[in-house]
Amino acid sequence: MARPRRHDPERRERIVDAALRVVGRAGIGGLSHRTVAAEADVPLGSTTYHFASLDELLVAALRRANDNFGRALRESPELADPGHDLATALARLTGEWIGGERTGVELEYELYLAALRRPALRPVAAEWAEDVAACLAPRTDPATARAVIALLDGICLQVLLTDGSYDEEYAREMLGRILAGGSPATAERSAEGPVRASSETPGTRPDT
Amino acid sequence: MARPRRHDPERRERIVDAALRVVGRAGIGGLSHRTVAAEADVPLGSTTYHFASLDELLVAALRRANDNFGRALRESPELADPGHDLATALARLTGEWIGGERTGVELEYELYLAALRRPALRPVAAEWAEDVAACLAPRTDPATARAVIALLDGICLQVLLTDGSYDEEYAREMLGRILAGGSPATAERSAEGPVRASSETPGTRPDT
Amino acid sequence: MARPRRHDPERRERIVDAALRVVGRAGIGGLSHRTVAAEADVPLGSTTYHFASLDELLVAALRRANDNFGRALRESPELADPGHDLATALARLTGEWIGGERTGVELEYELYLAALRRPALRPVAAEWAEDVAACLAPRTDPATARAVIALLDGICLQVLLTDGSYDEEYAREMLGRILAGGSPATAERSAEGPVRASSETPGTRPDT
Amino acid sequence: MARPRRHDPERRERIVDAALRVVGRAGIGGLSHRTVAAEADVPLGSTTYHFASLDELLVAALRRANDNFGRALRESPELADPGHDLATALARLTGEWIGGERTGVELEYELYLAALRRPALRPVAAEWAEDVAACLAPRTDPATARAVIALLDGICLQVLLTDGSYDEEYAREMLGRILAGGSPATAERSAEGPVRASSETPGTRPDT
DNA sequence: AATGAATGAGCATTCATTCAT
DNA sequence: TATGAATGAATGCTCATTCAT
Repeated sequence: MARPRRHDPERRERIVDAALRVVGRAGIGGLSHRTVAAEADVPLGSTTYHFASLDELLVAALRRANDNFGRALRESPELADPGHDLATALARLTGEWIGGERTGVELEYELYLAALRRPALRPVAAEWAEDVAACLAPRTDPATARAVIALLDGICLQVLLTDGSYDEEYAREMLGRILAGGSPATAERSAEGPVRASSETPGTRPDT
Repeated sequence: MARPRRHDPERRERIVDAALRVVGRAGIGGLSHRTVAAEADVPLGSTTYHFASLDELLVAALRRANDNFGRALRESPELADPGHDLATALARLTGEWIGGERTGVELEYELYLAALRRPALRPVAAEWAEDVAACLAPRTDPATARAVIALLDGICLQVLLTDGSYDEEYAREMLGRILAGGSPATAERSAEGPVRASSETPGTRPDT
Repeated sequence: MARPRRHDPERRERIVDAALRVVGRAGIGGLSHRTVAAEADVPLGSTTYHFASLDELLVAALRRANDNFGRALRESPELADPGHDLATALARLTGEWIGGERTGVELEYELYLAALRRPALRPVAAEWAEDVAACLAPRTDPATARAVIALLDGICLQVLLTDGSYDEEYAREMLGRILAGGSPATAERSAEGPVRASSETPGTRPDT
Repeated sequence: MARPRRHDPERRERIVDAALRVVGRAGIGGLSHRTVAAEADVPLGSTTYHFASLDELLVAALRRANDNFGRALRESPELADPGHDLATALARLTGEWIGGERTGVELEYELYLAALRRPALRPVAAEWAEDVAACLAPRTDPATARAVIALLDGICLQVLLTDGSYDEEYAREMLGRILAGGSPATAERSAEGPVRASSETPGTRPDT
C-alpha cells in the first residue's frame, strides 16, 4: 500500500542510476547506502541486498560511467575517418565533453580516480583505458594510444584540479606531438605528411 | 603532569605530520579530527582548535606533501644541466619517485586529486603545477612545460589506477615527443634535431 | 543445473555440521541463518526451512557435540577397568581432551553453557550430564559421579575462563578426594582404602 | 529542557548499573549500546563515549558483578571463624546465594562464562577466582581453595544448566571431601578430625 | 588559549523474517 | 516442498561539533 513493493526487476539498474546522481551531486564521500536508497526511492535494505558492499556499487557505477566518454569516441565519425586529423578530432571531442556540465565530468573522473585507493575499482579503470585505446587502435600504435590517453587525462585533470579552462588549441598541438611520433596503423595520409619517420622506437611497451 | 600542556609551538606542525601519516595509511576517508589527534598524540580538542575544518588541515597537508616531488626536481643536477637530455632525466626521476614505497606516492596523488571535489585545495594544486613548471622553465617554453606535467600525471595515474608498472623507456619516448615540439629556452641541441619546429607555442597556458 | 536441488536427504545433517563449524569459529553470537547457510553451501531459505528457529538448530548442534567427550569416556578401556585408578584415568582423559585444539573444547562448552539462558537447551545439557554419570556408574555411587562431573567442569572452566593451563596432577588429586569419599559400586580396592565411609550417598541427585 | 544535560559525574556508574540490569533481564545477547542507553536513560552517544566498545562495558559490568558473591564470602562471620566447619559454611552461603532470585545468579554466571569467548574478560574472571581463593586462604592451602571454587562452580552450573535444584547437604559433603584432603592453613580442629592425614600431595600446583 | 565531556546524526553491515513462486 | 528476493529493524561504531570550563 505504501510502496510499490516486490518484483521490481529493474531495481538494480535504478540503484546504479541513483548512485551516479548521488556521486555527481555530493562526491564519493557523499555516497552511502542511505543516500542512494533515498535517491532511488527504494528501501535501505534493497541497496545492501543488491550490492553487498559499497565497493560493489561503485564498481557498477564506474562501469556505467565509463561508457559515456567511450561512447562519444566510438560514435564520432571524424575519429574513425582517416581523412580527419586525429589530434584535432580528439581535442574537439574532449572539449565538448569537458565543456558540458562540470558535474558529469567530475563524476566520471572521481569514480575513475577512486581506483587509486580502492583496488576493487582498478580492473574497471584498466578496462576503461583499454576501451579508449581500442578506439584509437585503427589509427596509431598501442603505445602511442596509451600516451594519448595519459596526456588527455593529464590535461583534463589540470583543468579540473586548478580551476583552469580547457584550451582546445593547446590540446590539439600536444596531442599532435604525441601522435606524430607514432606509427600510423593504417595509411594515414593527411596534410601533415610523414613526420619523424618512425625511425626511433615507434611503439614501446606501455607496461608489462 | 600527565601531558606537556600549553605552549607547544610545534603542535601545529605535528598535527600536519600526523595528518599525512593518517592519509598515507588510511586515505583521505580515514582522516578525521579523531584519527589525527590519536596519531599526533594530542587532545581531540587541539585539532579542532588549530584547524577549524578538515579542509583547512588538508590544505596544510597538501602544501607539505607538494614539496617532495618538486624538491626532487629542483635538486636534480641533470635536470638543470643542458647537457643532459631532459626527457631521459624526467623519466628517470619519475621512475625513482614512483618506484619508492607506494604509500608515499599514493598519498601525494590522493591529496592532489582531492582538489577535484574540494575547491579549497585547488589553489594549492595550481601552485604545485606552477612550481614544477618553473623547474622546467629554463629548458623549454611554458606550454610545453605544462604538457610535460600533464603527460607525467597521466602516465603515473595509469600506473596507479590500473595496477600497472612504470615503463621508463616508454615515458622517455613520449616525453621526448612533447619536448621535441617545444622551443628550447636555451640552446638544447641533442641527437634529436629540430623536429616539427613550426608551431613553437601555439596555444599556451590554459589557466589562470 | 546450477545446484543439486531437491531431494537432498542429508541436507539437515550438513546444516548441523556447518552450524558446529560456525559456532566453533565465531561463537554462538556468530551463528545466524545466513552464516550457516553460507558454511553449508545451501540456500538461505533451506536453513529456515529445516530449522524454524535458531534455538532448534542449537539443540541439534548441542546434541551432536555432546557425543565427543562422552564417547571418549565410553571408549576408554582404563575407565572401565577396575584395575586402573579412576581419578588418574579421568584426569588423563580430560587432559587429552582439553589439550586438543582449543576451538573444539570451546565449542562444546559454549553450547553446553548456552543452556544457562536457553531453556530449550537444558534438557540436552541434562542428558549429557546423565550420560557421563552413566559411564561412572559402574565404579562409584551416583552422587559421587555427579560431583566428579561438577569438579571436572569447574576445573576445565577455570582453565578456559582464566587463560590458565590444565594441571593433570592437580586434577587427579582432587578427583581422588571426591572419589575416595564415595562408595565403590564394585570392588575397588586400591592404596587409598575406605575413607570417610560414613555418608555414602548423603544428598543425591539435585535435578529432575 | 528536554534532558538534564551535561555534567553528570556519575553517568559512568549509572551506565554500568543499567548494563547489569539489561544483562540480567535479556542476557548478554540483549546487551547493546542502544538497550543500555535506553535503560540508563542517557543519550546513545554517551554509552559509546564512556565505553568505547561493548567489551569494555562488559569488563566493567563483570567487575561490578564480581563483588556480590565475593562480598558475601568476605562478610560471612562463620567463614572466617575457625570454629565453624568450612564445608558447611560454604554450602550454606552458596545455597543462600543461589536460592535468591535466579536472575541475579544467572547474571553473574553469564558474565563470568562470557570470558570463554571474550579474552578481554578473562583477566577479570581470573581476578574473581583469586579473590574468592583469598577468602579461603586462611583456612586451607591454595590448591584446595581452587578446587573448592571449581567444585562450587560445577555444582552451581549443574543446577543452572539442567534446571535442577540446589542440594545443600550434597554440596556440603563434596566440599568436605575436597577440604578434608587439604592442609589446614591454620589450626582447624573440628568434629571431623584429621582425615586422610595429609600424606599425599596436600597442595598441588593448580596452574603454572 | 586550550581541552575534556558530551551528543545526535550518520555510517556499513547483518539479521530474522516474509512472500511469491 | 523448497527457495530467491526482498525489507525494516537493529547492530557496533565513528564522527563533527558544541559547550563549559
